[in-house]
Amino acid sequence: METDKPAGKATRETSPAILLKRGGMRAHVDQAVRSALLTGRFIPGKAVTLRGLAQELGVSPMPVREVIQRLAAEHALEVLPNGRVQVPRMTASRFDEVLKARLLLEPELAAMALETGARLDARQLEKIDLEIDASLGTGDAEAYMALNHDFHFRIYEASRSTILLPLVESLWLQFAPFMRTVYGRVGTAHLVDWHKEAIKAIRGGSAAGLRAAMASDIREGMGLLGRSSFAVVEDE
Amino acid sequence: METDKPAGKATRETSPAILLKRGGMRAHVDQAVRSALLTGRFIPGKAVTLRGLAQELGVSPMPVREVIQRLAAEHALEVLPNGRVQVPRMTASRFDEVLKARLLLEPELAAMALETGARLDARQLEKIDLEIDASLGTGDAEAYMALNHDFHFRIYEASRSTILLPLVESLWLQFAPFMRTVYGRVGTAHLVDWHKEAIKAIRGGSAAGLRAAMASDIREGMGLLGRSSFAVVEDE
DNA sequence: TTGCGGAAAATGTGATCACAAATTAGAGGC
DNA sequence: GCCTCTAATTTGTGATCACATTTTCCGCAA
Repeated sequence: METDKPAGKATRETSPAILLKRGGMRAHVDQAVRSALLTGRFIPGKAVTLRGLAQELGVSPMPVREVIQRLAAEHALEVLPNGRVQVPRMTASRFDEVLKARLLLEPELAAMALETGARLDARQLEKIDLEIDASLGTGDAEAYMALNHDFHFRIYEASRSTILLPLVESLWLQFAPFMRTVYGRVGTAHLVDWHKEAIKAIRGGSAAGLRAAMASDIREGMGLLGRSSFAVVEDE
Repeated sequence: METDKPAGKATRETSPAILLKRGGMRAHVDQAVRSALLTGRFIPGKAVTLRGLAQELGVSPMPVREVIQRLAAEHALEVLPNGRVQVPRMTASRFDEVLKARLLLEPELAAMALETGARLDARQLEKIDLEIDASLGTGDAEAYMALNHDFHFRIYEASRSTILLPLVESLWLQFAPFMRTVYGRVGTAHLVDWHKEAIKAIRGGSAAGLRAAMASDIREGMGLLGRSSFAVVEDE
């Protein structure tokens, strides 16, 4: 016998605990699902049900519906013809295209950050990179996913971009769940730590160097982890 | 006294006319709003209200809510901190970034279409291009917007892309409303018709030529039309 | 004429409901 | 045991409701 919280009769119960600002529930759900996707807590093929997610997050199905539409528009979730929603599975052609798109956009975004952004804190990036090494040591996949995302987007967000950045965010939402499934299946030790090369380029103010480092990081990271097998079912 | 159609009491009225397949209403609304944005029927700064759109399209606010979230995720619509929704206004930096992103993605997408797509009908593209010339002659801006979109995406869709194509679609949704507002303010006659160059490259199977033609078309089209003025208010 | 209040209307948000379609479970027959 | 048909459950969809917030509108005073 838990709290038995039916969460509202028909009349609004006027802030059961807190809901603070406008669209608060939606923002909460959005952040929760995005985080889950980016850290690999949602596996490709996983069915996402409206009421399931709603109950899990303690909200009504309404904000969940809007968030699902939002993420489906970014192709982070897939709406099947039956209306069922699931995390998209990876395919070889999709993977190749994601790699191509990342190589086109992310080095450019990093270069923009270096040119326009004065708030690129190399010391902080170094700290994050150390934590990444630690997470690789302990084998904490979820922490690695989160930290790697953090490292890249600390740089990208410094670009103050409003067009390219959202495109790249969409890409990460699409490949992150798959990357998580192949983590551990292959060696995670890179030949060269391109993150450290990137930091060096940032310190030196070399846009070309940063471009190259990011491109190599993307190519090598996806080259090593990807391509192992795409028929990763992992149902439920 | 009109028809007095409250659109349902509390019980479902079981298909007042047609709703056919699953998510039919949502698909209808989505297509309607997308089309309106791409052809410039929605002006930057225009307020988009939930109940307004719903009544305009003859549906309940529900599918409209989902579509708005969907388009907001693609940055085709903008949700203000008050919750109000409007078509985003263009700014100089946004414009520059859109141009950069288009130049990065669209020539690549066109090249992919040429390499992988066997269904690139040059004759059909030529027909569309003729209609474009006609629309420029009569000054039908809405027709021009629709036809130009059609020309580009006939090519892009032949790539069978599932990653790059949605990114480009998002870009078009973002700049199309603005482009419409500056139509007619400047001369629409290009120095060179890059569409015809593109068709020639397609016929010759020249990926490099197609890349160059698309890049020139983008650069020149946005160079001419854009940059005129960004403080285009056009309220209501 | 120009501000300034305050009432009235409009708007987004979260919740619940009703229903159809689809999935799942189960019973019965081969 | 395996397949099949049916019943029960689950799920997405469209609609409506209640409410807080915001905006709009109108009258009144300076």
